Amino acid sequence: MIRIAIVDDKANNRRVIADKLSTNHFFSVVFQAVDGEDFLAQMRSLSDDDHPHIVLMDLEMPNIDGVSTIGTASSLYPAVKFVVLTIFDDDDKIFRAIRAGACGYLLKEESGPVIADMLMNLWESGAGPISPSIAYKILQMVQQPAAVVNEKEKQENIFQLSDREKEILQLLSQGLEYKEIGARTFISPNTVKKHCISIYQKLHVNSKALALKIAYTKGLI
Amino acid sequence: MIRIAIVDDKANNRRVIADKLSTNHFFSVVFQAVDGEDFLAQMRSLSDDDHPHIVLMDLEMPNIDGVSTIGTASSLYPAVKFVVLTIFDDDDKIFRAIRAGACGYLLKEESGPVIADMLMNLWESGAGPISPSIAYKILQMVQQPAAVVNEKEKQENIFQLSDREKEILQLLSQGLEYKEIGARTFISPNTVKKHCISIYQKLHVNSKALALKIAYTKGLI
DNA sequence: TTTAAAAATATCCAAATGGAGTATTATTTT
DNA sequence: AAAATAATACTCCATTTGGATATTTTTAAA
Repeated sequence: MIRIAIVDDKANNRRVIADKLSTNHFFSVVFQAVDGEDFLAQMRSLSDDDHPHIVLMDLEMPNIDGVSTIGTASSLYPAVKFVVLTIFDDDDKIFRAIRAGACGYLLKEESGPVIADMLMNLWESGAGPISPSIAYKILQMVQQPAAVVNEKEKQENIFQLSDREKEILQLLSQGLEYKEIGARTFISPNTVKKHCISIYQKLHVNSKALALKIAYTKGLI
Repeated sequence: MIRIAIVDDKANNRRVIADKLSTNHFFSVVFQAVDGEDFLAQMRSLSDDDHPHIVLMDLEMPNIDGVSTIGTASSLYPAVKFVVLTIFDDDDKIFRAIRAGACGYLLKEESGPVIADMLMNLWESGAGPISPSIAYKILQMVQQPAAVVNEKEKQENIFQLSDREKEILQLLSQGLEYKEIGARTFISPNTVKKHCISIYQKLHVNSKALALKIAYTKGLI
């Protein structure tokens, strides 16, 4: 039985997706979430054994958007497969979602059987499900280094960290304490601490260890 | 009528491909070539009007291989679409072919109708045909390769950490606190702390952040 | 130019961390 | 059998951290 979680702010969308999957009795929708914050909270409350195998995630959501959620969750829960399921197919969203850790990118226009089939394939062979038109766009990203390089710079901002916050995160990773970072950046330790807490909020974590985990696994430092 | 050219050194392969396309009467195989050199020669001998719209190209060929041929031909004949049609799906070949100018990458195992359908789609909408498993590999190329780098050093226990210490370090990287680690490993938080300090001593550091830095960069976790 | 956002500063508090000991019990190794 | 190593557990203590506010100053945008 393949455990699925659905994350979408529209109740109707969630129902439609669940219905599409219900035709195949190998799928079990273990939980649904209305946004990234809700999703991360539910994941935290579940033990590893109860985590979904595959998460279908919309991108446009309140509180925490899909890209940011995937960025955090794919670091925190590396065993879970994150598949974008959205109506958007613009290059920037695709690129950011993939860099954030999505293993697949499906368009909602795909038929139920096609989606079910692709998810089965993801489960069986590990091949990420990708809508054909998305696959071509990804190919173009690889083909046009210039365009990719431009996107690459944006990638650093999956989490929308400010320059100062990136600097602090970098110094944090060096094992420096607040006061040491303050001395190096010529700001008060109190300010350093404030920056750290802002960073944690943007990464959706609550400790230095988890922030560093995400920083390392997402290449932020 | 969509003009197709087939480039493959095996006569039997060429015939099989031509047969697969023959079911659809919109396709017309205008010429075949046994290798890159042959293909380029035939292209030179033809006027633009007689050039194929789509070229199906094998990669492993004598004289001039497929990647190199695509590189040259896609520059000389920018209007022509080059689609790799091969049995190989290793990352390097895919990457090189795309960078050379291939707009699609199909595996020979695809069925005739699927190939025909994808080529029709290329003709109609310009979307490059990509086999699903290839699409996933391309996606991975775009994704962060962070984890892949330090694989070999992973086995070596250069810091002489005990099994328990490695376990604790692993849990530390998950952002768990002493008491949480203690709960999971069924030992006292005090003992966890003792292990942590031992780990720090073996890694020659004095903080969680630095221990994690070493753990991540040396592939300990 | 007014507004809004980011950056910098600070204080209070509870909890977590790291350091340095001490000590008991298994398990290996010699 | 003796010695070394690993794992376990505890205490005391100073420091650090995360969280919640709050104020001021730059900086950037509407």
